[in-house]
Amino acid sequence: MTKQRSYSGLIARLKAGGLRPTRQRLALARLLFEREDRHLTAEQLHSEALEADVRVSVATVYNTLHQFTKVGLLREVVVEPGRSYFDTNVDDHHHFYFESTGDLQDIPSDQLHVTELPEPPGGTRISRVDVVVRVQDLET
Amino acid sequence: MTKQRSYSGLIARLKAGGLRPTRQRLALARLLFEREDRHLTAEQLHSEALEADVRVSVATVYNTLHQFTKVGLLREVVVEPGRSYFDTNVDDHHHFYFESTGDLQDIPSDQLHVTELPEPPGGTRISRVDVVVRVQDLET
DNA sequence: AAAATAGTTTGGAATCGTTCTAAACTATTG
DNA sequence: CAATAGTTTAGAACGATTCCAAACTATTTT
Repeated sequence: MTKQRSYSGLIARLKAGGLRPTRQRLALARLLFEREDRHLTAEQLHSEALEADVRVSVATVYNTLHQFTKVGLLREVVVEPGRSYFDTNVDDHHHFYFESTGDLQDIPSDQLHVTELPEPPGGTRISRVDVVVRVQDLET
Repeated sequence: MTKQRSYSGLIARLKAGGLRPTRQRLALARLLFEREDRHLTAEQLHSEALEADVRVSVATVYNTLHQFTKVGLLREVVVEPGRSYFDTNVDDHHHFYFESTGDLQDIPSDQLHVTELPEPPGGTRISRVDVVVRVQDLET
């Protein structure tokens, strides 16, 4: 299971990204990676940290989320004006976005395909293709 | 062409949406629809309005953009944390997003297809499928 | 293992885009 | 043309995020 390669594994993952394994980063990493994949905002992670008696500042939460994203431990998902979600699943996949609740749900890459991708404009290369399937409640 | 069915056409389009053709709305509508399709932020539209000697408040620009979106004259595109783009092209299509500049470019719907869409989760229906092809500058 | 250093964290202020508010204004209706 | 219902406005307020300079801590050097 994904649970107990944790501590030492996390330290290694941070170091691999050139990030010192500080108390705060480790604690946040555990909250992020020692459970199922999730999509959460900085605000949410900060609350979880506080609840878990991990004392971190908001600034650090933001710093950490961005650093983790930069080294490929997280993926930033933008679907809503105003706030960013960070996805602990960095594999190739897409999302359902629930307009009524603001929640996200993964769509594994084998369940949706983008075909006939056009050539990227001159001088550029594709860095990622994001598909967001927006769903709304079925009005009865 | 798309140019001179303007004035009276715009008034009709506003009325069709239940919006009174006020000085501000008409002026903004002209800036938005009397040229090629474009993607712009509230901030940008506000500047353009001021440059064109159209006196409108930021609040009105926001109100108008949202009202136009609600009645289907515009489409909101979210690709960047922090700000929203409004797209004057409301036909089915997707986007290239230039990470270096923040610009958007349309991908006509016949140039990209999403296949094998999974069923929407129970109790929901798909309201839209957005594909964003993020491109970055080709480092040499 | 103490000192030097380089990277990290912090609270709080600052900023950004956006929304709210209540008063002034304007298009439409009768 | 008055009544009414919808619209605009400046400015305050807001929420998410970033910035700041000082305090702190992990790592490296000696």
